Amino acid sequence: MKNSDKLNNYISIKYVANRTGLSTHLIRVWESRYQAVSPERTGSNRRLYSEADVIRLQLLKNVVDTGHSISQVAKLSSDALMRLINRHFAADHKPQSDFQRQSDPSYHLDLALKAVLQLDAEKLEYALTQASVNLTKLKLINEVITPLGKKIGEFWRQGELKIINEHIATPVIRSVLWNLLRSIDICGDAPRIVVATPVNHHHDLGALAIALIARESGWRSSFFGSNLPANEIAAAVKRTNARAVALSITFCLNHLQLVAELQKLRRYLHDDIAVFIGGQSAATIIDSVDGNGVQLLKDLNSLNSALDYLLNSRPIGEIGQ
Amino acid sequence: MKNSDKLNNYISIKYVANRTGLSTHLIRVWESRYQAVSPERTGSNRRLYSEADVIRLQLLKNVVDTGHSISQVAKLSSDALMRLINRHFAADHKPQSDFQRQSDPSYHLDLALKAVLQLDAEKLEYALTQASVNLTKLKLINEVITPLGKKIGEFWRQGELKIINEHIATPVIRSVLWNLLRSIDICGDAPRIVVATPVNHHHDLGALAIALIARESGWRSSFFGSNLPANEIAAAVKRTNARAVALSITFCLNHLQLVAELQKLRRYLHDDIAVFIGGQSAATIIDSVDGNGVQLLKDLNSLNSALDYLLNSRPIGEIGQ
DNA sequence: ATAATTTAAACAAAATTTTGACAGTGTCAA
DNA sequence: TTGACACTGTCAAAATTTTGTTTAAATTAT
Repeated sequence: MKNSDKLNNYISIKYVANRTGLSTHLIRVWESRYQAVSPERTGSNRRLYSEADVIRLQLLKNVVDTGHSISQVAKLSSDALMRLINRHFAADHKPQSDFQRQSDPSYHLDLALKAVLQLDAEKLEYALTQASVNLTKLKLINEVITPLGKKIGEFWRQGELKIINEHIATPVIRSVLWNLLRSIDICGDAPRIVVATPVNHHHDLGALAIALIARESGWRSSFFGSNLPANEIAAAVKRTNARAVALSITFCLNHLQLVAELQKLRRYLHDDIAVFIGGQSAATIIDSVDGNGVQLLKDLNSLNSALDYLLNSRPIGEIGQ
Repeated sequence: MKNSDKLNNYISIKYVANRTGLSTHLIRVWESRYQAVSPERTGSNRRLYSEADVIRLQLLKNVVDTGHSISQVAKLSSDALMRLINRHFAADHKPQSDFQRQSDPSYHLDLALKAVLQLDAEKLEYALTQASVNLTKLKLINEVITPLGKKIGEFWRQGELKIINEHIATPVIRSVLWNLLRSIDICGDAPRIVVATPVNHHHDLGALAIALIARESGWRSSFFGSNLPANEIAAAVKRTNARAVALSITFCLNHLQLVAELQKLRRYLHDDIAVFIGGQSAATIIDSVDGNGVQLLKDLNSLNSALDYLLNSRPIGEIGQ
């Protein structure tokens, strides 16, 4: 190990400056004046740093930024530097504020529908934003956004609307939902849920709604958009250390493929990771995957309780891992 | 697959240069000076590169781009190079208020890439929002968002990234662009442009960028999302009384269908309505529709001037004044 | 014949080194 | 309060090395 350590010194001063945010001048001065680091040299006298040097300089910069003088801390061990930083940074909490006012969802729906008929994205955004301020998120989704989609579909079938009406609405709804999602603060140790739509399913609004509600009930939801193959979903779960997966299925052209995909996903995942499916067409395929440990979300309310149940049914010891 | 006979070890230096973005000269110099790669030779002494060589050179380019010096890293194993890249992007920057860096697009790109590698949507949003505050919209798109997409593609081809990395990025980028779009005020009599992607083209980020730039140069852009048939586009133009259409074409599976679609669109529309196409693959089909009154947008800058020209070339009476 | 590739050398730009100086701090004693 | 002095980050100059590009001439491919 000692020999290979020596081989690890191949980092130029430029890169160190890049990584640490210190100037090359300052790095040299810290070395010559305070022996902050002791890089090797090439045959032509260029400095060669190790990754450990980079980390040490980052630590030193952070310590100096908190007010210590370089001459006092330059020779401290890396452990001591870390203790100094930890002592300095006290966790501060953000106050949460939640205004909820009652109003009539159908009023907002009416405004939104009018805007869609007029192809007026700005007006639609205004209507939905107003709705999101005055309604709970569940009511916004269940009594404004979902009915809006249904109405658009109805009118389209009746020949009164064109596809463009739906197309003007989709990005606006997506934006409103996304901004709501962003606005919810979650604590650092919240359990994570991966949200997406399966491969060949391109409508992501339902998934976005699920992500929103999940985050509102205290989960850290990672939204991966639409059209994600089972192996990628599994990879996402592993990479993010998620405890659950929720997939939105708005309509399904190929039942067999979808069922196979869900079974594949189930196989890839560890048993104690929950898999939920929701959306309009989820009920039509649940029977084929029921036994495989895939749970149906009848509606968004049930997502809430399902997630709560998932948390509380765990033995306490398992939560850390 | 014409080149399938060249699959094993038969890639010319020119092709390698194309793939890696390095010049042929530099590739040779990296070989002769630092033994970065050791390609086979033909009987007549031409270099023959393998796919592994290409990937290695791409890795080296990426490592050098992060600030390492070629002489020090050229002889590292591919695994070590990958570790270097991972280490670079996994390294956590402490929040630093460095005003010089904030006007540098590559700084923001770096932060954004790190976030994508870590699957951290919040961090990515933070990075892009910071970038959008500190850069012009053109710079944001041309020097942060577009390169970000390219880098993700590169890393994906090298096996360093999965599809989920792209999927975590897309909604965030979409949200940032959309919020920028919303934030631009336009006067009431601004001319209108319809922006979308043609049928079977599902990537809407390019279109969103076009809508953003168009609105910034004083047009009221109506964004209709992706996958819109020609007749619907024409309907949108008529309903919104638009003066121009811009379509984004990021990559094209079926050239014939797309060309037919564009010709159809041109037929549906009145002659004095301009039709623009932009995006990576727009150039590959422009020759087929050039004569039909479809204009190529070489880049987003040219959108600006094309729109200006469109306004000023009109008879004075027709302009909002 | 024209275009590409190869080698080798030369060139120009960028990076790194050392040395030394400078300006803005803060500290301390007179 | 003042002046001396150490501490700290920055800058400049000049020598050297590294690095990417260019040039030139010969060879090979198309």
